[in-house]
Amino acid sequence: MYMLYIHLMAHAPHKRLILRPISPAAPGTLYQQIVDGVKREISEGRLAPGAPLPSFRALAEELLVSLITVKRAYEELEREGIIYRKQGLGTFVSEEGTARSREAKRAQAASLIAEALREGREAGMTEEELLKLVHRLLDQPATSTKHAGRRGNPF
Amino acid sequence: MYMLYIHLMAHAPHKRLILRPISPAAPGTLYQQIVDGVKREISEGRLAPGAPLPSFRALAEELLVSLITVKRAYEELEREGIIYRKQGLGTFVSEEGTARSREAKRAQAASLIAEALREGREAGMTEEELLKLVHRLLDQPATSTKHAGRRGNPF
DNA sequence: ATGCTGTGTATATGCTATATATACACTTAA
DNA sequence: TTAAGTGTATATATAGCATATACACAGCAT
Repeated sequence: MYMLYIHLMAHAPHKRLILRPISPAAPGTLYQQIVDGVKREISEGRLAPGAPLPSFRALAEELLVSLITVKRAYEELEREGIIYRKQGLGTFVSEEGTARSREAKRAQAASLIAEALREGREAGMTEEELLKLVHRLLDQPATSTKHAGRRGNPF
Repeated sequence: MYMLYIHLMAHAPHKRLILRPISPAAPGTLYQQIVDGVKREISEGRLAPGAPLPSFRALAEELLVSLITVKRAYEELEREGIIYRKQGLGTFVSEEGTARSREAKRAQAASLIAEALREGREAGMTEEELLKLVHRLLDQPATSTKHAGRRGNPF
């Protein structure tokens, strides 16, 4: 399968990557990383409602994972009403996809901040210290201390 | 084993719980929940350096998990230099345990905030909206929208 | 010393989610 | 009709989580 991918790439070598590369070592499962990546593309408008998503095989080849892993990710996105699948045709961004994807991210942001504040308080940080931390991270978004998440199957 | 536990409790029914109850349904693995719980007790000063932690069996009975799960949690805490174990004697908070536990929580708070800001931005939120969200959650810490985490083994 | 009772330790086993390869079914257009 | 694209379904391997059971060490009462 990978050989086929390489062959195809030789014919279209400069196509823009649809999603950032994923890795078993990165936080979160592979399919979860795909879910997050697609949500990012949709939330930021690079995939508009009605637009076709990459096919299972195309995305699997690009991300070097199996077709099934992509399928699983798309199933999750369909469950959230962000995309819909049509057998024989493809997968597309649903009409409310952009709104739902952004809302999901807003909710997650709130959830993460709530947990962060709880952790900070348990560490003995004052309200002022917590706000200072937020401001510091707001100014330097590049220092991406990627959160490790919980629950591990990091093979 | 659980029968024994119930029997013992009948003799000492009002002993304060060492840790809050944990659950397979809660976010994070059981052993991770124990790690977090112990870190909270240490960070907030209820377990001072040198103080003995509950024994494997005592904690296992209280939390209704197996001895091995507690062992695993304590191993993780020892790896972080927060506690140390002495065979035949027990497990104790290390001298630098409080500082390390708090530092771990501060680091996690920073990591979570960084991820939250990233998510919020991807959702299209402005800097002002993000700050407003932080302030709202700072005022209402009770509305604990517990973050679901990543990676799943929720049996 | 001896044995009892507490502590932590080690080995082997069942379960579940993740990720996979392979084969199948549907849609469109040549 | 057939070819080439799409999504779908089944069976399998792996690794982490959680467990029961049996073992080894420390302190203390006898």
